[in-house]
Order: sequence, then C-alpha cells, then structure tokens
Amino acid sequence: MLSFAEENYLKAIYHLSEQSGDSVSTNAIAEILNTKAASVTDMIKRLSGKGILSYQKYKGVNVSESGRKAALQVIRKHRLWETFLVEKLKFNWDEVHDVAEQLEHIKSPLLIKRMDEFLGYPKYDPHGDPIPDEHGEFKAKPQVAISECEVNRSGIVVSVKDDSPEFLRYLDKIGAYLGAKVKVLDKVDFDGSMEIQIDNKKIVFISREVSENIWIAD
Amino acid sequence: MLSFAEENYLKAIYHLSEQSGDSVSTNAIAEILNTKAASVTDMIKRLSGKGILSYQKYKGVNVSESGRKAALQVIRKHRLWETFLVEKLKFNWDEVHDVAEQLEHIKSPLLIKRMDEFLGYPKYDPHGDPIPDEHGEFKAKPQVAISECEVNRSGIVVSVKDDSPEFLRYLDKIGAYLGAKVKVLDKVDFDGSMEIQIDNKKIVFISREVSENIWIAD
DNA sequence: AAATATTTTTAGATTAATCTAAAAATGGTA
DNA sequence: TACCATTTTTAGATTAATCTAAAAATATTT
Repeated sequence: MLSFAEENYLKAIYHLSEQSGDSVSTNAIAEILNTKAASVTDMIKRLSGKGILSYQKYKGVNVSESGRKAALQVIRKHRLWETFLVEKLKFNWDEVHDVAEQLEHIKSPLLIKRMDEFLGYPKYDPHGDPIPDEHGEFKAKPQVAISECEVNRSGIVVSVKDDSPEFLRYLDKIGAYLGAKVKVLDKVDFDGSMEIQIDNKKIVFISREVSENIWIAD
Repeated sequence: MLSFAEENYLKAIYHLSEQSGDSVSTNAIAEILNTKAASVTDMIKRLSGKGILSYQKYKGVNVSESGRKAALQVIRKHRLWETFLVEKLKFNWDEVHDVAEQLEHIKSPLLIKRMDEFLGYPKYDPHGDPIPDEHGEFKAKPQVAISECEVNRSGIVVSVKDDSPEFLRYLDKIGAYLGAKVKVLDKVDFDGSMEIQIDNKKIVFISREVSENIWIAD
C-alpha cells in the first residue's frame, strides 16, 4: 500500500515519462513536485525498493509495469472525482484540482466502483482527459485544432500547441484556459480568422495563427 | 491547520468528554485510538500548545472552545460523507465507517458546502446522529436504549451506539434498520435479554448487549 | 582532453507520529 | 500514614518525509 507522498511521486513520474517517452530525471521530478532533488533521490530509492520504479544512479527512473498500473488507478480516481465535483457538485473546472488532489488518495475500492456507477461510467473527465477503467484501460479523445472546426462546433480546450510566454499571456487575456468551453460562432474564409465564444460568455476574434494552436475535444 | 492524526485525536477526545462530562484521561484516549499512553501524552501536549485542548500534567484534558468548534466541523464532515455514501452511493451502513473516517479529513470548505446542498441539508446521518451545521449547531433527538424500555414500549430506531461492521451486519440480518419500528414484547430480568418485534412482523430475541446499543425515539 | 558547469547523490538534521522501557506522580487501602 | 498498584510522563529510538550543504558523477564547452 502506497502512502500519499508515494502516490504523488508515482503520478508525477508517470506523467513525465508519458510526455518524454524516455527515463525521467531527478530534477524534472523535483521541479514538478516543488521539492528538492535530494528529497527526490530518497523517494525514488524507496519506490525502486517496492518495485514500482526501476532506477540506476545518475541515469534517471522508469515506471515499471506494476508502477504503471498503480499510477493509472490513482489517475482514475483523480479524474472520477473531478467529474463528480463538476457534474454533481457544480464546481467550476478551475476549482476542482486541489480537492481532487486530496480525494485521489482515499483508499476504498467500493467507493470508486460506486462512484463510477453513480456517474454513469464516464470515459472522459471535465478537461477532456480519459478516465482509465478498473483495469487501467483508456482511450484518449480525438482532438482537433479550432481552425479545423465548423461553425457551431463547440468543445473543451484540451491542449495548446505553442507555449511561448507571449501566446500564453494572450490566452490568459481572452480566458481560453485549458478546460474552457469554446464555441465557433463565425469563420472568415478570407483570412481564416474566427469569432469564438468562451465559457458561454465572452466573444472574441482570433487569428488563423491562434486558432491553429488551440486544440479542443468534445 | 490540523493534521489527520491531530483531527483523529481531537474527535476521539471530544466524544469522550461528551460522554463523561468530565476531563478525559490519557488511558481512555489510548484505548479508543488503539495507541499507547506515551503517544497520547505527546499528542495532547501538541494540541494544548495549539490551544485546542487544555491540559495539566496528570490531570487529564479538556477540549477548549476552539477545539470544540474544530471537532464539530470534523464530525460534520464525517456525518455528511456517511449520508452521501448511503443515500447516493447505496452503501450499507456497515460499510460507511472506514471510508468516512478517511473522507472527514479532506480540506475544502467549498466541497462541504456543496455536499450539504447536494444532500438537501440533512439534519441527521444514517445512524440517527445529528449533523452539526456550519456554525457547529445541532440538536439531538431524545433517545433511549431499548434496554431501558418497559414492556409494550415502542419506537423508531434512531441510533446505533456500536458501529462495528459485525454489529451493523447483525442489525441488518434481524432487520433493525434505522427507521424500523420496534416494540418490546418481553423482558427477561435474569440476563436482561429481550423479545422484540420489528416492523410489526418479525419477532426476535436480543441480548442485553444488543439492547443497550439500539436506541429508539418516539 | 581539460576545465567548467550542471546534475545527482550522500551525509547529516529536522519534524511528526509513533513505540518501549523506565521513572515519577497519583490514588486507594491496609 | 506508608505502601502498593495504577496511571502518566519522560527518555530515548524508529520511520517517513523532508531539508541544506557538501561531495561525486555526468555533461558541456572551450
């Protein structure tokens, strides 16, 4: 049985190794978890000892098969809780993270089984991320750039392809956060610019360049 | 902000001091929490330092006003979660305790506010115990143990003082659910056992130990 | 390849929460 | 009151999780 801290490390390392495809460095983990490299070294030794990670000094870590399974169960719980908070308790998408971060560590297989049932076996969480099933199986949602969408198509912002500070500042300004609901209101064939509505409120015009960099899913 | 362990001590001490009316002894706390007296001494020093308990060496502890408030908020969360588990997730009442014991420590005022709303502001949990409101106010139902009842007295099961899974399973078996109507048919002075009728149907014999743990109200 | 910079690990501390064993205080009774 | 049993506290360890500072290994750059 993993502790809260162990589960948090495992989850972070799993996400990092999915992103990079390669083994994960001590510093990368320390940065994500807001902790120090020395603490990470201690923890990855412990998790290696439990067979959850494989690790060689100075060479970074990889998630083992049993680690992958355990990580997916934590992710499953996290995303089910987020779904519950948004769908049943009317949380906004930006209010759920910290609470789900706590709830994901609750140990009760029955609770998760019943919650899944209660929510109608959702396949995706409010951010459009897939919810692994009890065996760890999941399928990512097909994503599409806003530039490729028809008028009236709506979806949730799930990815941003440009991460320059300028672009992120611009997204911040128009409110097109990850998880925001976006609807295409109009499309200008001439230059590919678009009129979109964000979170059922603000209406903004975005250039083709911007619309190619914001990706949405249902 | 209190840790999980601190909240568990506080809750146990609050319950003990409600029962006895008096200050609570180190040994009593150790027994309830399945820990050692030395550990209790350490913890009550810590909680005294935080102003949650008042404590003099060798004299036992009392819960301060701020401690009482904090304890009632933990109890509020526990009972709201139990209500949620039974009403929404179809848990049996013998399955809720361990999970609620974990969930009660989740820190999120918004979560509790929304959960309360979602459940329709319940005043009593599935065991008949009152749920304190956000200010710690609550009102107990006047209750009496079946063991104290005269022959022919009848009432509704409103509370169960032992919440071990074994006991709750037994109650399930004889049909003595919360809300069940119970009537005392006969009393054996010799050993305190009783013959009772449940929901105007089944007639069962219960031991003194059982009759002391089932409480009814009119 | 040597020097320098960066990353990672080790060594040694700290805090929370627990324990065992021993010492101290309290309370009841002969 | 003095003794004895019980309760409570202290002293000293242990484990998990963290830190800082220094040492060791790896990577980069001249």
